[in-house]
Amino acid sequence: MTHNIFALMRERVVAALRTVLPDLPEEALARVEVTPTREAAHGDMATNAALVVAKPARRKPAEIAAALVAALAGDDQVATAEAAGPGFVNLRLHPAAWLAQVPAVLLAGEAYGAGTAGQGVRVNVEYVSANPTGPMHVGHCRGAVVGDVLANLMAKAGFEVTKEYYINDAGNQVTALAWATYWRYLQALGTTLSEEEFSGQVPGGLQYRGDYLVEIGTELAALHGEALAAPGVQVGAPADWMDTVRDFTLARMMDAIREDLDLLGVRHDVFSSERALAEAGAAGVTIELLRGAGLIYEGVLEPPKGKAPEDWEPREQTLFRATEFGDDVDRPLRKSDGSATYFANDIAYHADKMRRGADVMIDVLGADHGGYVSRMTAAVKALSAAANAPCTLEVVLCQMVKVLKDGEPVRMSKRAGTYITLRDLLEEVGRDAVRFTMLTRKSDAQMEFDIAAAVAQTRENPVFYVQYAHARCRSVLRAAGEMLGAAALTPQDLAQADLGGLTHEADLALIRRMASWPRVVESAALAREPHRIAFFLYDLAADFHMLWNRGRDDAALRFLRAEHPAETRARVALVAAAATVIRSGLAVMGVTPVEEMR
RNA sequence: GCACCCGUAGCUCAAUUGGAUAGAGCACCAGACUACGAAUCUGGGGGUUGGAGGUUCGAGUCCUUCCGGGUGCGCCA
Repeated sequence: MTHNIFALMRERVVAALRTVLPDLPEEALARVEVTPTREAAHGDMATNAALVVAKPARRKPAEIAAALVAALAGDDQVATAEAAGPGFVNLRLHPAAWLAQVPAVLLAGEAYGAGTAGQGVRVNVEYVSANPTGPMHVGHCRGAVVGDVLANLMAKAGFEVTKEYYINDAGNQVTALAWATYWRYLQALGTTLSEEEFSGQVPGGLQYRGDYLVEIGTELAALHGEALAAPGVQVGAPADWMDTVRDFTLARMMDAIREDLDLLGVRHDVFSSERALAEAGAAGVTIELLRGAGLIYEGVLEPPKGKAPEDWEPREQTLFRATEFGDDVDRPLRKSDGSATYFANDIAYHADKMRRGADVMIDVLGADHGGYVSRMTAAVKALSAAANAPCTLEVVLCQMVKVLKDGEPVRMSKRAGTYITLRDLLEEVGRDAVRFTMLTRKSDAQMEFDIAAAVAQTRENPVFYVQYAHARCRSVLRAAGEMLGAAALTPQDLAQADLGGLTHEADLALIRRMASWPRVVESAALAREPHRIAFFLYDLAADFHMLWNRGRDDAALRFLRAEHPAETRARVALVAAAATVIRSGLAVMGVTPVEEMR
C-alpha cells in the first residue's frame, strides 16, 4: 500500500495524456514526471508531460499543454490546471486532497512512506568491512552509517535487502597482527626481550604497536601459560603458535568491532570471512570460471607512466582482462608465489554474493578505495557474463571525515596514537548525533565533523532541531490527552476528525511536506542517497516549528483550545501525523525519537 | 604523467537526477516571550554556481578543455 500522492497524480496525468495523444510510444510516457513545485505561484505540483512528449508527438509543447489542461480539468482531485512557461502544466489540488493525507498517515503509522519502487529486487549492501587489525575509528564511521541507512532506506522503498560485512581476515596483515599479539603475550609472561630485539625476529618487523593488543596477549598467557613460547620466554617457531594466536586475536578483534557497531546501532545480517573463502579455494574456482570465458591470460603489464619506476621489473603474471569491461589496465590475480591476490579473493567474494542471490550489489567504500571501483565493476560485469547470472555492482564512495574539536582539526595519526576511536566519539557525542550528523552531507563530498556543533542544542544542529520538533509534538499530545482523554488520541479515532478547519497556509505547508515523504523515500532510494532523509526531516521540523509559532501570533492556530473541541481534535490529528512522519524518518536513520528534551 | 571524486552567498552545505526567478543554517541588521516548551519564530540585505566553449525548448546538473582541492596508480588489504 503506497500513499504517494505524486505517483497517483502522475498516473492521472499519463491517463489524460493518452486521451489527448493516443499514439504515444511507451518510452515517451516513461519520461513524464509530476514533481512538487518550488514556487507557490506554480501551484502544488507540476508536470513536464507536454515538454517530454513534444518531439515524438511532433506537436508544439504549448498545444499539448493546453489540451492536457482541458483533459485534467475534470479530475476530482484537481482544483486548477494551467499551462505555464515553456510547456509545464501546473496543478493545484483541492484542499481536501491534501487533508486526506493526514488520516492516511495516522492509519499507516510509522510504515507511512514505505513503497514498492524496489519491486522486491534483491540488494546486497556491503559496508564497514574494516580490517580486524585494530579498533574502529571515525574513518569507518561514515561508511557504517551511510551503508546502514541506505540499506534501511532501500528496504522501505520495497527492495529486499541484505546487510553484509566482509571480514578481511586473510593475508599478510593478519599475520602481522598475530605477531603483534604474540609480542604482548611474551610481555605478559615477563620476557627479557626488548621490543626492538623482538621486532628484529619478525619478518617485516613489528607492526601494530597499539596497546589494544595488551589485553589479548594477557588472555593468551592466562590460557596457554608458556606453551606457545620457546624456553626462557623466547620467540618460538611460528608453526607452533601462529594458528592459535591468529585465530584468537581475530576472534577478539571481531568481538570488539561488533560491540562498537552495536553501540552505533549498526547490525549486519551476514558476516563473510575472506579466509573461509580463501581456504575453500574460491579464488581458484572463480579464476577458472573466468578462464573458461577467455578472460584470463599470462602476460606482462606496462609500467605506470610518470611514476618513478625504480624497482620496476617486467614480470609475467596471471591477468584478468579488465580492459574489456571498461577498466584502464588488466589486473593481476595471482602473486608470484601462486597465491591469490586480494583482488582475486574479492572477485570470488562477489561471485559468492551473486550465488547466494543478489540482483544488485552495493559496496560502500572509503574514498581511498576509489581506484578500486573500475576494476571491481569490471569484474562483476565479467562474472555476470561468464556465469550468465545478471547482477550489477554499484559503489557508494564516502569521502574523508575531518574531525574538528574546539574549532581545530584533530590530526589523525596511528603512529602518534592521536586518532579518535569510534567509541570515543560515541561517548562524547552520542549515537543519535553521530548518525544524524554523518548524513548531513552527500557521501561523496568531504565532510567536517565538528564535535561541538554535533552536541549543540540549537537550530543549527539538525539532530537537535528534529528531535525537538518531535518532543514538542509529544508535549502537545500529552496535554491533549489530559484535555480529551487518551481514548480520543488513538490513530483510528484521530483519523475520523473533521479537518475542514485546517485552512491556514502553514497547516497546508506542513501537510504537503508530510505528503512528500513517500516520494522522498523512493527517490532517495533509487539515487542511493541516504542524506536526503536528513534534509527532509530538517525541512519537516522547520514547517512544524513555524506552525507552532504561528499559534503565538494567532490564537486560532493554537493546537489546543479547550472551548473549541472540534478544531482541537483536527489540530491534534495534524500534530500526531507530523510526529508519525518524523518517527518514520528517524527510524530509517536509526535515530531515537525522543519524548522530551528536558 | 594517468584515472576517479569535489568546486554553489563571507562560512558550512542543499537543489526533487536536465526543469521555471539556485535555496537553508551560521554570521550581519531589524523584530516577537502574562503563551500548547522562545533550546523557537518573523522580516531584511547577500550569487557571472571556479573560468571558457558546446549539446537543447531548458544546464549548478550532461560533453570538451583549462584552474584549484582530495584520493589512488603491478605480487598491501
